[in-house]
Amino acid sequence: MSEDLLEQAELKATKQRRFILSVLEFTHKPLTAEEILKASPPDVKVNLSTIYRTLGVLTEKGILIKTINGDGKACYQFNHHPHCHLLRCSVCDGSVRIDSCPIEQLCSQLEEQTGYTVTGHSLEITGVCPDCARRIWKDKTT
Amino acid sequence: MSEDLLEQAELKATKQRRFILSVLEFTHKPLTAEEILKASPPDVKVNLSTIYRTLGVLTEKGILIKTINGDGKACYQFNHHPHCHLLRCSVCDGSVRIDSCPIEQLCSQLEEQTGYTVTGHSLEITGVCPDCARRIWKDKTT
DNA sequence: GTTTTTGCAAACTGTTTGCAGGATG
DNA sequence: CATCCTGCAAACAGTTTGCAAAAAC
Repeated sequence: MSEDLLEQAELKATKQRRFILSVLEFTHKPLTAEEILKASPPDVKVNLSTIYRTLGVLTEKGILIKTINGDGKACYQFNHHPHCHLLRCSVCDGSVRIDSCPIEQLCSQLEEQTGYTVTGHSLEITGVCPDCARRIWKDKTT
Repeated sequence: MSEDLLEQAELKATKQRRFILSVLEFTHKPLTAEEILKASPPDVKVNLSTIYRTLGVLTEKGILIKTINGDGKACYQFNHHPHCHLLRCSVCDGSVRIDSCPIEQLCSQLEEQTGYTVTGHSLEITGVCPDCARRIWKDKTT
């Protein structure tokens, strides 16, 4: 699967690139470069710059899409339709997927109203996850 | 008006702070720190760090809200309800306001589904404005 | 074997912070 | 006049880039 995508993008199928694509495929969530780095097993040596470079070209080629999360960090995911967004916990940095994109339907309406050609969007919702909420509650009362 | 807000936030009404608030009030759009700096008239000396610091405390006090735009830069606006988001041109960096927030209604639904407590969100839509689209078109054909 | 890709270190951008001097109430 | 605020410069995080060594085809 990663081989096909890389061939399609006219890129050589290196171990690092295959790893990056497989993480994105497996986790099936938008990920930051840092998160991809952390996910690397001992037998795959990857440098952060390599991750950024790979994510960059794949985004240019239209294979990935890039969104900016609430901390200003870039997240990448496959350019499948429909794509998704994240609800991210501001305490533990965990996240859950929001499966349907609430913006998509808005776009054609916006194009009509403004004359702009809409090319993309960046959305992340921030909150506190149930676990962290519970822990904070506990800490406060002891 | 800025005096009242600053008093409410228990902050001293300095020239710089009054200027920052007045720009936000006048332009009535989410602005980056850089955009606020550029808007400063010759008679108001403001340093970027002062702008960041002011925007920071006012956000903590709940008077402003902060969103991250598609470039990863922070935008600030008054915490009015309903707040708004931007459709920003990726060529000239101009922007138009999207008046109703398409996320607000989603939040309670998300809280129910995920157990998260939603505390905020970050949204910006990217596109090309009519002027830039026209110019690009012209450049291509000459 | 030629070209592409990687790792490293150094640059870069937006943002934050420590500190001494200056303005505010 | 005590306190809060500012400007400056230096630190910081995330990201990008130049270059020599290494890997892919």
